[in-house]
Amino acid sequence: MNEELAKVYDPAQVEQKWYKIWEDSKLFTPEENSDKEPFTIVIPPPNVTGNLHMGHALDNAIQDALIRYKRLQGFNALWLPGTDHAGIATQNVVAKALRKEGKTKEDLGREKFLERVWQWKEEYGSNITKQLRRLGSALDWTREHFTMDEGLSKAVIKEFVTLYNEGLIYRGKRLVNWCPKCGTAISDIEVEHETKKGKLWWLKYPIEGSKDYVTVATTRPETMLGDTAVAVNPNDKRYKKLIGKMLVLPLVGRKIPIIKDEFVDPEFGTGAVKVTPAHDPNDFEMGERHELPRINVLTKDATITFKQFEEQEQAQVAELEGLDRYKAREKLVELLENNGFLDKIEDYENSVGECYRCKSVIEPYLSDQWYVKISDLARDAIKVVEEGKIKFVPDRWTKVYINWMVNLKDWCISRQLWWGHRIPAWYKGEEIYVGEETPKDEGWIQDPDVFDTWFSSALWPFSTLGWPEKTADLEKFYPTSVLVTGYDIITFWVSRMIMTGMHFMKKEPFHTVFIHGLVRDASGKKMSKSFGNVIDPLEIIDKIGADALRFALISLITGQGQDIKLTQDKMTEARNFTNKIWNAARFVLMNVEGDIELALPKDLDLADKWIVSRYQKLISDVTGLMDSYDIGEAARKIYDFLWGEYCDWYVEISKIDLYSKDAAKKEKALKVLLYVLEGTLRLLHPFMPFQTEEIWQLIAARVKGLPAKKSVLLSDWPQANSQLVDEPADSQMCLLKDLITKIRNIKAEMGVQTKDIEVMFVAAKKAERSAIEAGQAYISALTKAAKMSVVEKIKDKPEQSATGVVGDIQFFIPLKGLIDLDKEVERLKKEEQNVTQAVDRLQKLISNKSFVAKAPPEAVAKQKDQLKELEEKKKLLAARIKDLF
RNA sequence: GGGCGGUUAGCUCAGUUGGUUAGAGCGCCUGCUUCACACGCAGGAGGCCACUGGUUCGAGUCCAGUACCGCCCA
Repeated sequence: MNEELAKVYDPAQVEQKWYKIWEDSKLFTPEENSDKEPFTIVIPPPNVTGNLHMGHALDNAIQDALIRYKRLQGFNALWLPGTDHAGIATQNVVAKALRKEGKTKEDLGREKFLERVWQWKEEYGSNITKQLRRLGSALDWTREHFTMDEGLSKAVIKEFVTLYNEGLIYRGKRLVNWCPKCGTAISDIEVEHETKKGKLWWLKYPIEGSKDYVTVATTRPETMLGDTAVAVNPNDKRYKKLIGKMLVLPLVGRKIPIIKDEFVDPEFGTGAVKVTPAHDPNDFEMGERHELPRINVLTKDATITFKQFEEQEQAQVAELEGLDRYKAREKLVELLENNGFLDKIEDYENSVGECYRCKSVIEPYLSDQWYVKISDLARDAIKVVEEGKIKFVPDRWTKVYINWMVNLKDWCISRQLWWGHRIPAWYKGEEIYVGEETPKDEGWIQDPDVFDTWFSSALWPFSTLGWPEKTADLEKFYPTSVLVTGYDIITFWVSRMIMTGMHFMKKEPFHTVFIHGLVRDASGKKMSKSFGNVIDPLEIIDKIGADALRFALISLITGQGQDIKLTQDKMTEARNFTNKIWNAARFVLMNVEGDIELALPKDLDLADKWIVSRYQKLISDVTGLMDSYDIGEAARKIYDFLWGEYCDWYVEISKIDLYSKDAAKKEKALKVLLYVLEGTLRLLHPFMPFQTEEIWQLIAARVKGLPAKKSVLLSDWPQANSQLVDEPADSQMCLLKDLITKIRNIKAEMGVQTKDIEVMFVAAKKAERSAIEAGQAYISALTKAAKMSVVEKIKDKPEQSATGVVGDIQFFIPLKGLIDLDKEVERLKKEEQNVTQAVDRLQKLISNKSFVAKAPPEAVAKQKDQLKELEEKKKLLAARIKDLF
């Protein structure tokens, strides 16, 4: 031992140390003048107010793995970082801070408030980027962007003005999804629909000049104040006679007509529905068709207002003015009941729209908003995916995307917020001016609203590269390569980037969209603060290191992109793996003495050839899996190789040579250990950047032939060498491993504690005998066998012995005085039973004529070989049982 | 109502184009402080692959349907 390395891996120092070195040396900045093919990923920009959660950790672990993989493969890799100004979220955070000081944003005024937001951003905006560094993300911080940066702001203005001039943007008075709590309109997809238990109120509307009435059922009785009609289906016989008659709106006294409209479902309620064009999207459309007035009875805070009422209409309901919508509902129902207008109340389930940010119930609200005309943009965005220029991985998301795009409605992009990009539209009386510059002449007032944050992040893949300027970066790195994100924002973000990318750049923003699942807790629930089931990635990093966290997450990724259930067990497993790797490296490094070169030696023994061959297989497997984005399987493959083959078998076998007196053997074994370890570290680096860097540097410091590089990231991705693939070595080792396992199994089952046993092999085939002979040393080292012999046939079978059969090889372990023969017979019988079952199954299969006729010849041959082998085994077992009786 | 996904060991999940006796980790049982690692080593038990049909020489895998769970859209 020449060096003291800690027995247990401690990620804390290693990780902090390396990230600083990487960042300080601008390791993640792509080469300036390079012929290398670029590979680009833009980060889905986290909210500037945000904190790293497990979703980020997964998303970024994947991106980092891809970037580092491509970088090692020799691409000029760029992973571009940045944050999103997150209009509503950020404004709310700052407003909340103000409230603590007893102030509102209105107290400060727009300008002062925005100053406060910027201040806040300066102070806390780097939280999330610091956290991304803790993960080890190979982000090029010299190219960091923020959606409110000058350049990106110019891009958004350009976007709006261009689309406006092309006639793809318009302003209109419509019902929008209004969040009374956030105080802004939101787009259709920002509304979450939730089925809720509610009530259905049946209200009686008197017919003018009659004692009769029409009963309507509604889930929102308070909106009756704004009713301007009652509608029935034209085919509904019950109401045919009433069409055209007038009703008197209860309490209010307003005269409203009974109209006919196909939209009305005769099955719902009584078949007659109240029509409130100002407060329901369907009623709005009906109002358009029948030219009904729109009477708005709610303010922006969702309190009752009578500003559109005639004076006499208010009399009986005046007490509702200024009440919150739900208080008003109670009060109004009470009033209706007291005046005999309430028929009944039923339980009812209906779908309620909620704000995706604050979960308040959305109010359809009549207001002036800006819209993007979607149809043309969507058409191109669908085409590029249908043509395969953009591929979703896994493929099933293609359908989801297209289906959504086909049904897309115009996009409301104005938000009644202060924090965001101010809409470059000015008004003078009825005149509207839209332009990149403020109008020169007097009297113009700018639209107070800002853009939907997604309207700016839609440009992210090219605005961050300099658009609308024609920059070198834009030239070099656009289109980007892959976009990595969760399926929850395909609609919010991915689709919009594709639309703007096709429209402004005339080229798809990325060729692949890699969609992963969401991170859930151990019981499959979404992690959320209100549930209290959030696992903080930073706490985990503190405990087990970023490498272990990343490996846990990545090894849980499946080819189908299922949601990930993150359990404590899985993280412990990954932590244990980091320790296993550390100790394997520690073992190898402890044996390094003097000058040793990193090179594969010439004279390899069986086990050497085997592990080298397995390593080649690993390289091609992992490379193939990475290329098909099956990175979870790639990670699992490396785990299995490193633990299950390298550590469990090769390291143990290598000890024979390492601890021998033969200096040449010693050096040979050490070189193979180093060769395979060093290469595997490079394969593992995309998943565990810190630890692989640490160990790789430790190796580089101790051996010759590793080019001195600042980082393992600057080395090369291993190339599989088909010359080193050794099938015979593989199958011989396979046999030896089986024999060793069987011997260990027998020892354990017979409770043999003896250190030194003797094993006598009987193998009829020459190839098998020579394999055993070649592996004698391995067998005796790994089974603690002191004496071994190999013969073709045996004359005197040792009586007091345990027997094993592997394939058609039989072996005896003489255990004079240690063996309970009854127990041994029982053990052999059990095994014979198992073999008999398999033999029966195979005999049936092979005697099946259609199998032999129709199955491919190699499948038939394989089964036949197997049957032969098992029959032989069965024979040997039966004979031995007979012997012992 | 339309669409998508899931159902495999006690638990959490793999299982690529159909082809040995279906795998891993954890947990469980047995043995081991052996000179890389007890965050470890060796061995073991444990499965009608949700159900019902179909295609096929052959189905965990392909097709149809059913049930339950979850998600998205209306």
